[in-house]
Amino acid sequence: MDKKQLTDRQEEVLNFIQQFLQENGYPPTLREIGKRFDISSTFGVKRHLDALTKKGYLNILSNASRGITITRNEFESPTTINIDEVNNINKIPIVGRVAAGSPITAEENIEGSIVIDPGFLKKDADSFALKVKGDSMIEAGIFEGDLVIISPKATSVSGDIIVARIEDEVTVKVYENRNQQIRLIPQNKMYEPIVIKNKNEFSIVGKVTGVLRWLN
Amino acid sequence: MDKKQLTDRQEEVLNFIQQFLQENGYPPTLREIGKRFDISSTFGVKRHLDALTKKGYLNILSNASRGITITRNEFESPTTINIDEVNNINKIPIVGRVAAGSPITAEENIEGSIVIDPGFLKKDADSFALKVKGDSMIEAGIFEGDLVIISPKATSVSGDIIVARIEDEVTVKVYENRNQQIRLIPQNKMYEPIVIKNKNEFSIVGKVTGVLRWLN
DNA sequence: ATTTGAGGTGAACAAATGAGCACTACTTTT
DNA sequence: AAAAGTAGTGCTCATTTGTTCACCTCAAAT
Repeated sequence: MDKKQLTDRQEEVLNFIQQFLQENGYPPTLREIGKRFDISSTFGVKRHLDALTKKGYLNILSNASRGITITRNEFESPTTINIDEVNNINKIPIVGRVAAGSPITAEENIEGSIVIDPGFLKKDADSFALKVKGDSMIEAGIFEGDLVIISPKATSVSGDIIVARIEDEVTVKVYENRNQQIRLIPQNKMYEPIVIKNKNEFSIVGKVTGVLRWLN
Repeated sequence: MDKKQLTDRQEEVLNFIQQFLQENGYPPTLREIGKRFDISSTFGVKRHLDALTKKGYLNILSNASRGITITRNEFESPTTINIDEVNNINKIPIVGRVAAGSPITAEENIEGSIVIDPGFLKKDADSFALKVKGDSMIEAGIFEGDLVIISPKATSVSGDIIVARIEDEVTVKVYENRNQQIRLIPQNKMYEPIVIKNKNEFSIVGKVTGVLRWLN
């Protein structure tokens, strides 16, 4: 059953309903939808809604005005927090940067930016954000998919959460420099600290100054 | 101006509308409100709505069915503007504190603002942020001092992290609505779920759509 | 004693709104 | 070539729903 397959038109309609709801706090009427798409007949609109209902995207109350409900089938997630499968590599794609800063490694696909109110925090302008992959920092409240905000200028001391580069990989860990030995300590009992032997292959990208997470 | 002063009856009606919206995704009609309170005439209901409108709690569209909008004056911060016209950036005001442990009263002190690139964030413009106090959500990665970003319009389903009001206090918990019973579930083994008995004293402030944490 | 305001009834009415039918046009599938 | 699916028009029709009026009750204020 390929119920999920929507036509372009149907998707447009669905998007409009979603947007309308968001902006107004109540669903649109058939005629309001029609007006948006230059559909003069309510019947034409209704058939779009029927199609969307049949495909499981909407729920419509009979004879009730504005009785449209969007069924959120995508997220039916349980309440628990995922201690998911062991994901050894903490690869962090770059998602954006705030200001023109020192360019960091490879993939520079900017997806957006985060700007901090200067009155709220005296950040340096070179900060940028990376998306976290892996679960080695969950005990520090940093989960997969979170954005970490990184200050490349800040000096790091033992105990700070940092972003480090080891060879060609970038990882988030707690920094520890004790007796000339540098260790990167995960915040997850399932992982072991990383001991840096060859300092040539290691560098500190920056200090983590913030964590941002979007739900849903 | 004692505009804010509501009668018991008016407050009941307001709570019902809020709850109805939450549960159904669209506002109630006059008759649906009337049925709930055993008010046989729509005129009686309408005068409640008019009173609530006059006092600034509602917004009603003339001649539109279900055209009720709740104006969130409890958390509304007139001093902040949601859109930074220069940079086309969405600004999210930071309003007060929410208790994640034992609920505390939300103070209305604005502590700053977060600015988010709109392309990065498809949330509604009514979002605001609260600072978390307490540790009842640490297993969900929400710690004391974190800012939670709240969407007041979003409808919540079981499993969502929400901000709820219980009597005069505000708290962050996982929402669960099962078999007509609403429970607020902490994400910390040391706390017990809160069972909602009196629905009149409970309302959902909004859904948590983001978490932001500053280190140092 | 009178006024005022909150809360309510019952009925009537107009506007808003969803439901449905017959028919057209176009594209894709069979 | 025929059938099926999508998209739409114009038009009814029945409900749903908001608006309004005259009138009532009760408690608090003047």
